[in-house]
Amino acid sequence: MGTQERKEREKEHRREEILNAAQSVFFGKGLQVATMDEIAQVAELSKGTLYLYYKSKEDLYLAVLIRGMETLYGMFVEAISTDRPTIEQLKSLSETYFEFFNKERNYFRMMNFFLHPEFHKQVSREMLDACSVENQRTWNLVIDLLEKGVTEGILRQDLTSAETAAFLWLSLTAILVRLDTQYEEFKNQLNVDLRELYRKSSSLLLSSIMIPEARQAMGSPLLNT
Amino acid sequence: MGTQERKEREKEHRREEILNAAQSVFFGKGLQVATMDEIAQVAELSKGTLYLYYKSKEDLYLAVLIRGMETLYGMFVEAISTDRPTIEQLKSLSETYFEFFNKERNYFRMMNFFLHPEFHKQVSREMLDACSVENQRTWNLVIDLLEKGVTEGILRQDLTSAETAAFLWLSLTAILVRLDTQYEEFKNQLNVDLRELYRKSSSLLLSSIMIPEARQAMGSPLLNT
DNA sequence: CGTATAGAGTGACCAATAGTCATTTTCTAG
DNA sequence: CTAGAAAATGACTATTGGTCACTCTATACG
Repeated sequence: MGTQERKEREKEHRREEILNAAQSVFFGKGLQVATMDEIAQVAELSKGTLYLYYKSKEDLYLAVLIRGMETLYGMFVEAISTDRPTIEQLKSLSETYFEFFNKERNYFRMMNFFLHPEFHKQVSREMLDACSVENQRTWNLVIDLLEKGVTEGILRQDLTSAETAAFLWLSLTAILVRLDTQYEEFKNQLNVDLRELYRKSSSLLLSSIMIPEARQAMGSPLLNT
Repeated sequence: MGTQERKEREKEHRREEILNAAQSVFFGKGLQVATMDEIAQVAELSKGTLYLYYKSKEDLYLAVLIRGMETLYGMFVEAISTDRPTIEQLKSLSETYFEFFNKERNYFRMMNFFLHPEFHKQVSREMLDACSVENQRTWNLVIDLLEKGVTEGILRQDLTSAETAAFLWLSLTAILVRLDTQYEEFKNQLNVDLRELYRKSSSLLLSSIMIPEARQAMGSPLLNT
């Protein structure tokens, strides 16, 4: 009889429901302010039950975070699943990241919040590994695309593809983080519009890794010698 | 009689002592794990007394952080107080930031940790303002230097000086943050040495904002067309 | 159908800790 | 020396992550 399988499915379903509840609470309040009692209340379960499915509050947080990483990965795959030129695909990735930032702000925040190792203490090995795998997948997408550009001879090789990917990704992420948290401060105190800066920096970064011919061909308004 | 003044001094001294105690505890454990009881114990005072001098744990944290910002500002002033060319001064700033990262790692961490707005809730207006002033001072140092470069005609003007400062600062900080927390991951999973990446990215960034002539004059190994 | 058993679910409870405040101690002016 | 102000105290409260002994439910089996 399929009792075993049905129970398995029900258990998985319960796990999902808890995750949904956790997500709504974490989105609203962040890791710090959210309480397990509230998540339990939203999930219509007792607090003890949450701990039957997830080892800690941080584990739950990471489980939600992995959803976010899957979302971003999906958007990236979508963005480059065209046969446009590599440079256009790179631009598209940058734009897609900005779109992710806007549409999935909560996921974006979680991703950057959990970089702080102070919060890794209560996280299970398995969850961290799952996170790492998901992370790797997205990095590879970017690195492979850059590698393609190198092979096609349109990208410089001052840095390795992995280095370039890291540099691009970290720089753009840093701008978005401040855009999220300090837009007003940058605007008022430094007269810098971080939205503009993201756009300009993208162009600048992409131009700076292209060979001069390709750069001229696309007529970037920045860095055109 | 100078009783009043002496009391004033003693009070200030007490404030300093509490700050020293807080610093040693925060350095060792971070904001989350540190407890006010422990800080009180190190300061050889009761917990209640701490609250006579600082409004909250977060306020104390920010007070320590301001010390860190003063340290960085001092190092920056030192770094550019030469009559070497502007480009050399900019390189020196980048190197000094790396040095700050290495020598004052705890301050560096605090600076980046406290960007998360989740932790601003318990902070007093005064402390945030003091922080903002200190921050502004350092930004201006960088912006003014870039402005000098523009005036001298050795820097491009694709971005305003403030935009360039933001872009440089955010990019380099982002690399250092990962160097601090994910050096091994980047090394093993992406084969990227973040120490190297900082160095290379500095060159790349500086080269990319210079006019071609100046770039050739300094013979950067990167981006030399 | 009735019952024994596994395992899912519960919530009172514990420990830790930020912050408070009534009380005690210390200092100083007169 | 003393009265009153200022400083310091630490027991107390409220909050919350996590635990565990117990209850409830549903399935397998006689």
